[in-house]
Amino acid sequence: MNPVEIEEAVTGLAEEPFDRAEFPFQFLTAFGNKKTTIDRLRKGNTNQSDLLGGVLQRSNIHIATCDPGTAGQTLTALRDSPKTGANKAKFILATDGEEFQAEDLTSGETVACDFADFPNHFGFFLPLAGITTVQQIRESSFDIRATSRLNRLYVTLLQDNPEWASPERRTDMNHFMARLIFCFFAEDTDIFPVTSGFTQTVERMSAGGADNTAQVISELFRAMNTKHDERDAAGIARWAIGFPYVNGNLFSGSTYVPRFSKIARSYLIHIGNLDWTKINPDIFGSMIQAVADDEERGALGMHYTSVPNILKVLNPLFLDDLRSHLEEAGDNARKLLNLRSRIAKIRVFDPACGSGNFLVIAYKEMREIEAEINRRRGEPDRKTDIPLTNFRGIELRDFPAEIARLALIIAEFQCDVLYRGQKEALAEFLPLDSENWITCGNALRLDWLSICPPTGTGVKVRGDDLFQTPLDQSEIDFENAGGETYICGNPPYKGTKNQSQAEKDDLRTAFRGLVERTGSLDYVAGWFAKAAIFAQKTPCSFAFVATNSICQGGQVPVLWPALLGLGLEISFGYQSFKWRNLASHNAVVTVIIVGMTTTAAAKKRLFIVDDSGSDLEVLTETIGPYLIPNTQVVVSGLTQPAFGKQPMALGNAPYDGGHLIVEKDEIDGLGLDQAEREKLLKPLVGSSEVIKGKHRFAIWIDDGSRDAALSLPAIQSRIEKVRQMRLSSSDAGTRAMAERPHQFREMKAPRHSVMVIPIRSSENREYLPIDLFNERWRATNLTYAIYDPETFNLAIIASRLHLVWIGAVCGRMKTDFSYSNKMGWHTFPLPKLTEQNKADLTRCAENILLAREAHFPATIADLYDPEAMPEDLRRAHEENDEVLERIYIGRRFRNDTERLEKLFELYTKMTGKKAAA
DNA sequence: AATCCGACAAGTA
DNA sequence: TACTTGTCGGATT
Repeated sequence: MNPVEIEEAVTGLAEEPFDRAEFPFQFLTAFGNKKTTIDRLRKGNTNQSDLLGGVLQRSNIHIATCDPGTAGQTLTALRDSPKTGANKAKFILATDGEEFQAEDLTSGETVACDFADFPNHFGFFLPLAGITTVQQIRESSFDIRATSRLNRLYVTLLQDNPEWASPERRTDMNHFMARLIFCFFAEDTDIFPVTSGFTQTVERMSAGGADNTAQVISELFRAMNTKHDERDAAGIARWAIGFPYVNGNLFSGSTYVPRFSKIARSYLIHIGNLDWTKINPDIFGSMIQAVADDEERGALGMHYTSVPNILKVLNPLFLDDLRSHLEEAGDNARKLLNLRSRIAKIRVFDPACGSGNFLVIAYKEMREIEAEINRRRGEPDRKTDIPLTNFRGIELRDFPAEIARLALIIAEFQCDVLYRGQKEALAEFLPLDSENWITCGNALRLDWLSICPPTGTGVKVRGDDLFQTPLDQSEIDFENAGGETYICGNPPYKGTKNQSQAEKDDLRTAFRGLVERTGSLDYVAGWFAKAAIFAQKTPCSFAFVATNSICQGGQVPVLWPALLGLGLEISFGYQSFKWRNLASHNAVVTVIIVGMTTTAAAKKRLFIVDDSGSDLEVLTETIGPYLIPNTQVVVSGLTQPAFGKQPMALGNAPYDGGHLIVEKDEIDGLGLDQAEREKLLKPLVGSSEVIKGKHRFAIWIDDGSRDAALSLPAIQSRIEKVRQMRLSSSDAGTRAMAERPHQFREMKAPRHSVMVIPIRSSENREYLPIDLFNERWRATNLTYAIYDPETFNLAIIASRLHLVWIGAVCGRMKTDFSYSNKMGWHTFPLPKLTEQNKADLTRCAENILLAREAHFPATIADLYDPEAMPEDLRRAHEENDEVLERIYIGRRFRNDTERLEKLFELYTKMTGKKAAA
């Protein structure tokens, strides 16, 4: 269950009459327990409670219902019950149907309220539903409740007004919802005069069962779009006269209001009765945006970006700098004044703004700094100098774009209340500015210069024909002549195969004149291109959250030389960390943050997030595209090995639908005699064979033995299946292979031995898994292979040095290693080896193999488990590293940073490459 | 959660 | 342009 569903269930429970015996089970059901779990608790099998009327779910909660007036003492009894501790209950809860008391035993927090109000605290209990990771959700109970109810209203309205569900009318629907949300907020914050509550007016005027809710709302909207001195002429109804003139585009445009059924009307009133002063515009926005998205609705209330993560972008981008200037200014009035006028000219631009949370948080943080300035200058009531119009965004989807604008308006009001007081906030709030700073459109197609024009020039600059399709300039000028521009955001990530044709075209367009071959780039790279090109016209800094794949492997040589070639520098970066947004089926993406600028400071800031979530900061001269300190080199893949190494090739790809591969227990079923087995079946090694010691066989038919093999029925039928499978492929290359269905795509075989390394392996192991096989073995495309290798190669691949290199230049989604011959092996910097070096390394390699053998039949997975690596094997590796590292620098390296620096230095020198930029 | 495996893009001839 | 090879990341278990 998602938080919104839980909220609905809990609210439903509080509205029902209190049933003393049933309540504990109803409560647990509301938090997503399955019926079988409840049944077992009810029967007493798993109910560990020692209290009368008590229900104790192990590792979760101890609940007791009680006689009226005894909730307090029952809670004490629950706390004192030995069973509570013995069964590791996280919560205790006592209620008599009037009073509701609970305690979080982990944190000691308590809840005590009227029974009817306990749904207000449902966030307190979310750990019961397994939702513990995200602190913010607990702190935003209001936002979830509001989202839940608005969702119900939205869905009901679409049912009542099916024609509004069409794409053309969705805009009207979304605009209507934004207006409603504004009204709810306005009536609770006294933006609407106390005498004219919105909800109350709708309720009163549409009472009596007449179906006129839509007309009432429509008339109220009309009033809010009509200036006071024009209202008589417009014939605004008397009961709507008391509403203020709001407009600011919010109440203009299409004025349609959907039909309201009785149910929809009651939902509306229900929503209006929430306390909307509690809204968090940053969190609420990202939650509510799922309402208008049919695909995302299942993840309602789960999709949002946490504030700490947003600050990872905004702080190093510019907020830290503002704060340090504030500190430096102290109480110096002139310095404070300068800082204030600087802040007033800063513009923040999020070209993938969603519901505006980056903009809202940037705004709130800047207001906080400004408020401190005003406090120190003795002007606490001063009107803000930060114009909302300096916060601009682009958003593709209509509803979030609508919400983003609303969220900024609400944030401005809340900041005014917080820093200046309710009265001052109200005095200047209405009417809203009519300017629209959120553009709804495709950020990779729009000309950013028109949405965020260059500063300080006073001249309108057209997009450069080379890079951009010229568009009309925005009519709204920024109030920031000479000010700074910061671009930020969390644009969408999409790997090549996830992109639609239109998105591929977007990328090509965004990179026009910069990169020709954009086929391998992630969609998010387009935002870097647009920002970098934008920076050619006006000095700026930008920082985006992005999938870590743009800073790893094959995308690096495509993307980064182009960006760095435009005179930009990486001013700060966050190395890979996990970004949980709880949306998209609980996917956890691994992301990086890269900040670039035209005018970099001397020291660059590199952040490393460790498992505990705290960020380690390293100051360094330069940060390169791999987000490694002091390394600007970009490693391009090589088809042929450099540094005199033997080539490494991809294993044989079956493209067989499973029919050319024979499991051990299938061999007998083939009905082959011993000679045929010898001739046609070869042991096959893929990644699980290397790592886990699995045994499989390949049907391996050289052209010479084709006819003989086809005469065997079992083989013949398998080959026919391969042919069918290949023919039905959507890929031309695969279909072509149907011509020779008896073979793998490649038919590479060793003459005397083959060294095999799996493509993918867990990051946990301290050494890369690599093994040696005799001439009978065939490697699959889940591995890379060196055919007929000299043994010392094993010593190199199994070294710490090599692992560190692979981790830096290869890598992929998640944080696991991904081996690559072109990127990782062919490029690996190796000093020229003497015969003595080779002999020493060969001995090391043999010692590693012997140490493994000593533990037969333990697999590589067993042997290299970092917790349980045998001592002799570890020693063999230590010795190997010792010997190899002496060849590089005459001693052991001190740490991985030193290893990488040396490797990149050798790479740079030996390839004759210059550091980029 | 780890491995499997085909599609697709880029490289090569 | 046709053929070859390596990488991506969803599907699968």
